[in-house]
Parts: sequence; structure tokens; C-alpha cells
Amino acid sequence: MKLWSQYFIPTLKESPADAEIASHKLLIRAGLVRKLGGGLYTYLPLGLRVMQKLTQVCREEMERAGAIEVWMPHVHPAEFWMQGPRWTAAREIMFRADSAGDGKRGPKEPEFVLGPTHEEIITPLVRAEITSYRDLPKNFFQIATKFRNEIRPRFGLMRAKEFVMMDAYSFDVSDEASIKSYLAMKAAYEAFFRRIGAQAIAVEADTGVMGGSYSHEFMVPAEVGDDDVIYNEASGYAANREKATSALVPKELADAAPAGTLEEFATPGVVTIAALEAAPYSVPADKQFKTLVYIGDGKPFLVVLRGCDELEEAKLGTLGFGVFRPATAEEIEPVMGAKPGSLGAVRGTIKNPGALAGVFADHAIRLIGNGTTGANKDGFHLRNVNVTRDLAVTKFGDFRRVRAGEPDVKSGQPLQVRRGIEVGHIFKLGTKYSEKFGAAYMDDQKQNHLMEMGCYGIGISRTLQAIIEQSHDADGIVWPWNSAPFQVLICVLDPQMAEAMDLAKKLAAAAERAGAEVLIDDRAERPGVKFKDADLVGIPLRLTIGGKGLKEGVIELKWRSAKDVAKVPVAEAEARVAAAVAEAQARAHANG
RNA sequence: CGGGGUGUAGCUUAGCCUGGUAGAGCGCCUGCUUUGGGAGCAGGAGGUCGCGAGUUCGAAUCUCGCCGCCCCGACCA
Repeated sequence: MKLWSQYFIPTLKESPADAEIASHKLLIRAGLVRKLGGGLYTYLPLGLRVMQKLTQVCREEMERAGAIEVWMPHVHPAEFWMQGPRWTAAREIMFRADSAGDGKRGPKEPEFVLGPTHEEIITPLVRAEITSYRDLPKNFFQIATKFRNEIRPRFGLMRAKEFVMMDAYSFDVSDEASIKSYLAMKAAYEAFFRRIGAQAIAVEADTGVMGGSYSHEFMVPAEVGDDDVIYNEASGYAANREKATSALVPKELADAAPAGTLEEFATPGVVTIAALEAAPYSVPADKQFKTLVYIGDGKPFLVVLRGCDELEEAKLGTLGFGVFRPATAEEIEPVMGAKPGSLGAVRGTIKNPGALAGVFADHAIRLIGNGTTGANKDGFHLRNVNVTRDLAVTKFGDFRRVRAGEPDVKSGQPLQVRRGIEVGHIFKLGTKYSEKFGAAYMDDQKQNHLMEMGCYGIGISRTLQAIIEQSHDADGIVWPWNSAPFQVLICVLDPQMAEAMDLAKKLAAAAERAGAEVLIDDRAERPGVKFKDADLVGIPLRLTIGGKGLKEGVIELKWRSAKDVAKVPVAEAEARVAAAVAEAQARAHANG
């Protein structure tokens, strides 16, 4: 039991100017956190209590799923990362942790980095400690601070430079066993989000810089989310924007027979899809080929899409390049023979085809049949371009961005799009890291094999804010029972009345015996202030003890999530409070 | 890193265009009154106007540079 007057809950009437979204404003106004700098926050007592709640539920669910808790350093010798498979890609987001001196001691390359995640640390550990199939499977997790030098921290805790994450790493003897671990974690995640009262859904996701074979993201639907979820409610299909695909191109699509002769025509000044759509050319965007030049690991490659489609850059990750980026105009001309706007992938028109690492075409261009593309000659295009006959395609793939309304691959019904906050992510990694670090085990036939890995993350601090985003009203936060910093708030309107305070303490004890945590508002404030703060802070169950009520022999019982107020006779109050707590716990247990 | 915005008391801000005493509300302190949905009156403390140059007799205000913060884009839990 805590007394508000002795505790520290600095609430604010007005929102700070730098908060835009509801959950960010409420985090500050309800006194949960304070900002130190961009993406850096101090957790005040109330914020810390919520964090501890989430952490504990997370720990319980991980352990229930068979994972084992460890604690790894946050300062990593950089050589672990240099030995790993993603140093080039990951180093930009890592803080370096050299001496804070004036640079005389500081080497050019970092000696230490702050850990953004821990694959590079856990894999060498397991390599050294586990060598027999008898010791597998193993799944290690920790709940700790992560450091990422985010280019743009956002929305309070939503994307911070320093944040709390649960990260877990599974090691298995085989692909099948690894899938089992993966599914166990997926179930544990679902249990975790259910218990803390967050509505999170699992969606198929891209593996990104993590590498590996497949993954799911856990998304909390919210308008302010950073990610688009593409889904169809009926079929159950759900994927994030980077991964989403559709049945736009039928599987059995027969390529049209070549039609017409390849023909060059002058298009002076035309360098955009839109300009070619306009008169006098009038070529619809879905009959144009869009040719993009990228640089992958230093070598240029082409991506061909329909003129009406957008490239989903993340999908280029499937091509196997370590890093890739759009080519500059200066890089393009020597390879292609023309400036951007007149490019094409027609055989024989590319100036220096030998320089290319490949020509990758989106499946959807097969829908074009007879189309138009750049001639690799400034001011000229080619018409009657046929995919199979004319284009120098190395490989077809899915590179386009899916749009709402396209047919779902599962049901053929239209796909929908909504925004979401990514609160968790699970990856089946395969042997990407175990191979790099030599994490192998010996089987019962004395054969050595690489371990099959998985890695799993939950953004605990981000989840905290996502809950607020999902559960608030005009007056403040509405905490789910299991996430609340306290479950019961006792508002004593006349704290100078000994009778009122005595009753408050008795009720607090009853609520505590029933398993709740109690905060008593004993401040010498007017009732209006206390009620406003109570709504703002959002503790699920509020008991009000006032001089007026006591004269009538009643106290009030009110749920934060409901409007109605129940008057309870003082004589029955202890029993009623205990029953209310028990009921809330049962409800929280049943549906989160 | 590119684009846009912004910086005045602990918080929210006015003043800046058109240079001349830095103002309000909330919060805080003292007193009196009030006491069931962010009270009233009276008194008070609190400011290098983000930092640095420049223009000027004089700069919160005009000019230049830097920095912080916020929003949009790429990345992520």
C-alpha cells in the first residue's frame, strides 16, 4: 500500500508541446515518464511499476514455454560483431562505447559497442558451452535494455534510442525441432499479450537484416503505428507491408505470344511514367516497364516493374546482397547508356550488360504482354516489348508493393490495409549465426551438425505505450488489470478525518489480501483534483471515501472502464472490495 | 541524411511582422475564505528570451552560423 502524498506521481494538466499522439501525451501527463533527450526517458515510479508488471508476466510466459533466463553484457567488444554476419549492415545503428576523452585514445574503429540485440553474444557462448545433442534444445532469454542509435526517435517510448526488450534465442538439433521451438514461442507471445491486456495479432513478416527463413511480427492495431498490415479477416491472411503478396498474377498465367515488332520511337524530354501516359504517346502506366538501377554489394543490378507499380524495397532482400541502395545518375549512365527516364532491360540495348549483377523482374510484368520501355538512349523508347522474347531477365520474383483491394492469395477476396504498432517479432534463423560462429553439436552417431537457431523479441517499453494507445479515453489512461501500476485507488476526499483514513486503510488491507496493489490518495487536495487525477492515471478500480458518504454510511466503488458508480454500505465494504478484486482477477485471467 | 516546423519561468504560451520597461495562465510559496469533478481573493518567488557572432545609440524582435527539439521519408522491438 502506498500513500499518494508520500509517493511521487507528478501529473500535468496540460500536454507538453513535443507530444503529438495520445499515448505519448498521457505517458507524460500521468507522470509515468520524463524525457531526458530525444528517445531517452526516465521512468518515474508509476511507469516503472507498469514496466515491472509487463516484465514479470513476460518472464512467466517465457519460462512456461521452457526458456531459461540469463543476463548478458550491454557493452560488447566490437570484434564479436565484426565476426558476425551483419557488421556492415548493423553498425550504423550501434552506439560506440569508447572512452569519452577528447579522441587521443579513441581508435578509428570502435573497440566497444552498446548492444542493439544479442545474437553475436549468445551464439559464441552456446558454441563454447554446448557441444552435445544431449544438451539440446535450449532457449535462453533476457529482459534488458537495448541501445539503438535510431535515426529518428519518435512518439516517446514508441521508438527510443534506449529501450527495454525481452530477447530470446533458441538452439535446436534439426529444422523440425527448430519449428517446434518457434511455435512454442509464438504461443508464449500470444499468451503474454493476452495476459497483459494488449490486442496483438501475429502477421507474416520480412526477415530483414536478421536473415533467416521466416518470421512473424506481433502488431497492435493503431492508427499511429509505423507499419501497414495487409490482411483479409475472413481467410486469416495477415502480413506486413514488406512481406505482403497477393494473387494479382494468376499462378497459371500463360505468357502471351509475342506481338508486333520491336520498334524505337522518339520521346524527347519524356523521363517519367506520367509523361509517357500523356498525349501524344498515351501509353497507360500498366503497359509500361519501369526499370530501376540498384547497387548491390558494389555491383549494379536492374529491377523491372510495371509502370503502375511501386517497388517494395525490402523485398530486394531476398536477392542475397549484403547491402543495396539505389544507384545514382552518375553510376547509371556508363552501365545503361542513358540517363534515368530512358532506361530499359531489352536485350542488346544495355550499354555494358557485363557490369550487371542481374536483371530481376517482378512477376506482374508478365501481365503487360506487349509494352513500352526506355531504349537506353536519351529521348527514345521502345514499343512492342514482349517479356519473354525481349527482356534479359535473370530471375522473376515478387518485388512490388501490394495495394488494398488486390485478391488475397488464400481466398481471392480483396485485401485490406490498416496501421499497426510492432510490439514483437519472432524469427526462424536457420544456421546463419551458428555457421558464422561455429555453433555445432555432436549427434549420437558422432556426427557434427550446425545448430538450428531462432530469435525472438518483445519491445516491453513499446508495449507499455501501445497499451495506452489502445486503452484510453478523453480523460486519461484505462489500464488493463494486469498492466496497471496499482489495481485499486482509494480516494479519500477528507484525509484529515481520522475515520475516513482508518476506513481507507482497512479497505486497502482487504484489497491486498485479495491480491491487489493499492494506492491511497490522501493528498490535501480538493475532490475535483483527485477525480481528475484518478481518471488520468487510470487505475482500474476506484473506491471513494468522503465525509458526505460516511454520514450516509456508504462509500463508492467505480471501475475506470465504466461510467456507473456503486454505493456500498460501509459495513459491507471490505467484503465487496475483496469480491471486486477477485472478479477482476478472474476476468483478467480468462481473457487477458 | 533529405524536406518542413519550432526554441521566451517547472509546464502551456503572448510579444517578433513594424527594434526601445519581458507579459499572462497553470504550477510553486504565504495568508484568509472555500471543499464531491482541475476553487476565490490578496501578497510573493521564479527569466543568460537555445548558443555564438553581426547590424544598430539600442536586439526576444533584423542578418548569418551552430545546437536542441518536433513532424514527414528510409530503419527497427
